[in-house]
Amino acid sequence: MSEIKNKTGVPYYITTPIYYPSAKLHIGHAYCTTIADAIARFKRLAGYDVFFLTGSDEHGQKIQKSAEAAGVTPIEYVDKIVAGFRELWKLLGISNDDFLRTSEQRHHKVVREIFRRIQAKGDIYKGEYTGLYCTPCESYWTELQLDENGCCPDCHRPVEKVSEEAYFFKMSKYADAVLKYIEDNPDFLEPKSRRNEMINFIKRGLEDLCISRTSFDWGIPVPGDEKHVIYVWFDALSNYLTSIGFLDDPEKFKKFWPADLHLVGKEIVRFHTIIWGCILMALGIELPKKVYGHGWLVIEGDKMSKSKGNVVDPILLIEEFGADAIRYFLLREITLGQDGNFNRDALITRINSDLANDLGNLLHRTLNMIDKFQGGILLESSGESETDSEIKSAALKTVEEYYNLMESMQISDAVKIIWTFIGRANKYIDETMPWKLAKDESQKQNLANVLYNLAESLRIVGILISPFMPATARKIHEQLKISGSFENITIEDATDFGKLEKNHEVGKPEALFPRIEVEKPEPVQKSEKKKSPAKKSEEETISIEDFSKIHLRVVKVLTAEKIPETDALLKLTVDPGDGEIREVVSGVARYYSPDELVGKNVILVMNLKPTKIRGVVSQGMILAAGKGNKLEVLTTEMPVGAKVK
RNA sequence: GGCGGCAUAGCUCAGUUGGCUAGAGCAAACGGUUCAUACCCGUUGUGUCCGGAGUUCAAAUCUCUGUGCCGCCA
Repeated sequence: MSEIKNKTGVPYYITTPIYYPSAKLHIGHAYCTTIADAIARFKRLAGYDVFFLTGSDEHGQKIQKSAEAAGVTPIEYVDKIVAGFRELWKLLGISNDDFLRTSEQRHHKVVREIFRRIQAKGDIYKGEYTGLYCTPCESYWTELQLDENGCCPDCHRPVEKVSEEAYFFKMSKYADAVLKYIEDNPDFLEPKSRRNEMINFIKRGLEDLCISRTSFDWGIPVPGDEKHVIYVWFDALSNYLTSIGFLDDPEKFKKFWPADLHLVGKEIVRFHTIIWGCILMALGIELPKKVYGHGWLVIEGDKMSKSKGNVVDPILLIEEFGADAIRYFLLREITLGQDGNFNRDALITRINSDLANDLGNLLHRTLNMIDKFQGGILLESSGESETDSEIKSAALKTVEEYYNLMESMQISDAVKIIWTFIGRANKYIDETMPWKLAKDESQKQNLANVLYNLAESLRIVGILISPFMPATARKIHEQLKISGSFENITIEDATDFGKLEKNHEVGKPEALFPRIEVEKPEPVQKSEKKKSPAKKSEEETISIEDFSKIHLRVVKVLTAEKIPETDALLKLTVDPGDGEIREVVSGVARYYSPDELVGKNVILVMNLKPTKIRGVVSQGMILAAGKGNKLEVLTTEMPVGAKVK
């Protein structure tokens, strides 16, 4: 087990990808940047001299077209969107040291210089790019990517073979070297699964890379041949060099390069290892120490995409739940390197149980007891019971394990271990029962010890969560009224139990996270008139996204029977066509006899939260139209399994 | 089509090199407690560890095979 060492002054350079400003950022971008931020903040806490870079990749045909369509210049177009990026990072509490835009002059200089150097070395040549081009989509496709009819996989229109003059980078020359590098440096590319993919990819041989275009001009011109624009690879990847002074600040560059970590999405691992690796080799510059390909967020089991309308806007989430809650969810719930589920229910569950109940309430009850039993004064502790020493050693062990997990990028495990300790602290209260101690004058010192240990535990928890939830960590610091500035805290402050000032007044408890009240599922079916929503609901509109949350499907009623001792309820079994026969309770018994429904194809709300009615778990709800004293179940001739939308 | 991965409790997932009655969180049920944001603490799982075959004293873990899902193949 590695010790917690002082890393003062050790440089640490971490980057996110630079995002493309053709649309607003979604929760997936926020996920990546949050991880990077958590790592950057942890490294600072551990004493490293951190440089954390993010930015925007602004050139290209797509932007140029969008700008034209909007009737503005490309730079005007991206200025606006990039302002939105910065706003999001500010709201999320991202602590980047620089924000690099590829449209900046400092970057143009670097890209052109890189091009010149590699060209001078003879690794760039002019040739002809030939590909299968879809004119409406303005995209090249490979044979393999085409649809079953040999057409564009996006718009399914025919593609044509097109050639244009272009510059090429002799990537093939570096294939062996890059392969050897990846094989010799197991830490360079993680997770392992991606590493294997890349090794396989290279083994099949690398083609030279087309690095210029003539079909648009929003980009960096090729030096000496201005009708060509440098294409994305040289333009975007080199941002990692620009920001740390590749050309204009050699000292800074020497300090921070090679980068310690390029954190990227799994879809761009190839560019960041193979292409970027070859470019750097051609330049004679060291490769980054690590490229980590994180997984994607899937929404209710579905990939996020515009066409599915399930894109999650992080700004709305932050406004609703707060940045720290979102950060916590992303870091805790999703294992780095794997795809993770993002859904509202899980988010709310996490907020309520982990943040409000476990952590928030622990701070609240602790401060409340200090206030109630000791007039808000944190008295000095003296002597210790077995339970006391247990919680102390638990705290110190947690710090050590946390440190090791963070250093090995096991972020969600690091978060979990903090919560194990929070659970221990809550249990400690039950074991020691301070409210009983408070009634017994002779237990005064023991009470003081317990409350001190709790406050101290919370101080340490505050330090450990600061990379994940900086605003919350600060609140804890403030509510405990810890002396000294929050900014100057280091991990070493967490390695001593007993640093909290004695005999000082703590603050009044204020809830860190309000509980989010969730509506209980309606126990009875639609037909059983609801009393609640008044006229207001008729005026409310919902978006198509809201509607798409409801999964409706055609199902066949297999059996139906009356539920004893009820007038309205039938128990149905239905077949949704996915092999999972479901039981559903429906309040239609006044209008239908069981036999009338059997064999009918009806419409079921598939993703209604299951609820127990009269001892039967109802997994969904069938749709019916009702007015006055009439009611009709909606039936259809469509086959079982058909989606209703 | 080629290569690779995954399939564990109602849900989301842990399970190191095969080895003690297969775990955690959430949900559910019951009990305790009252300092607290109706919170916290404790107890409770008849889980074909995807199906089948095999290796072994022993397999969720290794081999083969079937099924389903996923990733990479510019």
